[in-house]
Amino acid sequence: MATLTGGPGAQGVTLGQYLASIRKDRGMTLRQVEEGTDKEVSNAYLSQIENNKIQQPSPNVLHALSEVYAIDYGYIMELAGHITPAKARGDDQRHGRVATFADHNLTSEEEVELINYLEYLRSRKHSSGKTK
Amino acid sequence: MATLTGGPGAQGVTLGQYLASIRKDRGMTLRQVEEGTDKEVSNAYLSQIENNKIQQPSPNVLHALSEVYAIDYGYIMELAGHITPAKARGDDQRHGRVATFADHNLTSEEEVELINYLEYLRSRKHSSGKTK
DNA sequence: CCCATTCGCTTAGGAGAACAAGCATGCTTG
DNA sequence: CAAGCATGCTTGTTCTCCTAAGCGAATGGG
Repeated sequence: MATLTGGPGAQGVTLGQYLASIRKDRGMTLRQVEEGTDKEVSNAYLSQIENNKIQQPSPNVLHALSEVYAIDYGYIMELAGHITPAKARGDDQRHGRVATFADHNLTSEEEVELINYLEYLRSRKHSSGKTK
Repeated sequence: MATLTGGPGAQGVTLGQYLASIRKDRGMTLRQVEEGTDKEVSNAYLSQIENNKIQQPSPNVLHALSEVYAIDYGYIMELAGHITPAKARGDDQRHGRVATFADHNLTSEEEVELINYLEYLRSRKHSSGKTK
């Protein structure tokens, strides 16, 4: 758990490497993951992803995998190159809005995903489409 | 503003119709939108989308458009068929977590997008992968 | 030993997104 | 009218995801 899940600073690890190691860590086979995602990700396709044959799996697929493995969605989005490596920033104009989500009665799971998505949003904003 | 932005209940409007009407409402040309998205969406491609030649523009593209037009991301994701038409539900186990996002100092824009994304998450959960 | 199953993996192919280039029309000016 | 430009749209092509089908190797039972 040290090296791989450590930090986003590790520039060397690929999406395939990461996902493969996670799957082995969870003790799952390709076909078990396929079942776990409710057929959203086929075993064959997962194999391609793990061996870096697929350059950018769709957010859909990554989302399904992140839920099966219970890993950070934003992180693998980053590994997949969908977003640029979120650097911590601090000079935007924010506002102190807090109570909004009181109405939403968040599940803990939803809470986690929202936080991940916020990370995703912010990295998008700050990199401003230089990806192409 | 009545018919189109009215409610998600309107089943007849297509993604193309909606986006086209919004663009005209904003008084923008195809190429202006192309510029506005920082070339993320070409004018030719936008034309195809507006004429329903493209069935499912990627979340990337939809996100870019939602920002240029300042419209609801979750709504056009829904129109595009990426998510199922979020029906209000109420028997999940939630918890009263509220304060989490106090640390995040949300921008109003971020707040809006998070809410949209929450909608997206919940519709995904409740439809449980019958999309395929 | 043979059969069945399961594993990871490869390959071929369909499908559809996305773009670049170009066309057709209409509107302004000279 | 002709030249020029902007706008919306069509066409041809490229690229890549993703699936279906299947292969060789490993394992286990009869």
